[in-house]
Amino acid sequence: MIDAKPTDFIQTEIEIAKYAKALAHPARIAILNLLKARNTCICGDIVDELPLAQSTVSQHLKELKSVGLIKGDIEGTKVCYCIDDQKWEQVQVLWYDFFKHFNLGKMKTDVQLKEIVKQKYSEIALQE
Amino acid sequence: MIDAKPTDFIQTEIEIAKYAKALAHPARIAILNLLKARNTCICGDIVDELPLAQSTVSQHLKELKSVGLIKGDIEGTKVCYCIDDQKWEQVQVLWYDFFKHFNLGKMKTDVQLKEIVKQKYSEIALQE
DNA sequence: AATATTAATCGTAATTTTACGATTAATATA
DNA sequence: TATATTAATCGTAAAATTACGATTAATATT
Repeated sequence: MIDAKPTDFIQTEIEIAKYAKALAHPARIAILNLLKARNTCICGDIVDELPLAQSTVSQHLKELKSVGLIKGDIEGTKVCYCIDDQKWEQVQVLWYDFFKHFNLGKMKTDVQLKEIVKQKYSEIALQE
Repeated sequence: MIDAKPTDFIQTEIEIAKYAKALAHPARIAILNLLKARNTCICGDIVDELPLAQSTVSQHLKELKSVGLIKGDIEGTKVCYCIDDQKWEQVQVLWYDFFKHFNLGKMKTDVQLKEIVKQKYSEIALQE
């Protein structure tokens, strides 16, 4: 037998899909954008900004929290939500690696890449 | 009344969520990785590599195609799938913008960025 | 022409997601 | 202490997702 059909997906694929799923609803994208813009929000603030009921927003927050993208600090009767920067960085790296696969050396030729780096370099050199 | 609750999500949020949803299953991530590795695959090749039945793989391919991430060229009784590079580039930009929001100037200091660019620059310079 | 190959589609079942209102639990405030 | 505020949870309904085997349609092959 030559290369049997696999019985499972590989771990990285599962991981990437997990975070994609967490982001697969406009409400959850909106929540993350809101948390970025305001740095921190109580649940009620978010409810005010989304076209959804409080209980529904709470569910979306729960989903984002369950994959670790956001944190919720209890303060009295309120819960203060914010992005978990460390986790976010981690996810970002995961995505970049996934994207990287694709258009490095394809969408950008070496010459194009060199131009980009040169320009960036001189911008930074100027600041010194 | 001060700032009524919105009745809809904004377009960019909907757009980002749409592509996240397309990527929200390990099978679809695996398909994209496979298409990258092999550049092009017929449906049967993909079926051989995934722990899923043919009809299920077909459904996943349909979903990726419906958002435009992949193309399928009919060749006889076979269908030759590949990534739509233009669309992919477009989606990538969308995601970068979304991520950018977060850790530019936070996760990377200017000094760190400079180092990265410098290193990249010297790599390229060496090749000339 | 008869048969084989390939991949889409159909029918269907099980599960998950999304949404809401109502209720609850916890803490503040009067 | 009684009442208000806040957010999670419960119960539930509707819709979407995921999976499969069987069938179909189209093209190749014999």
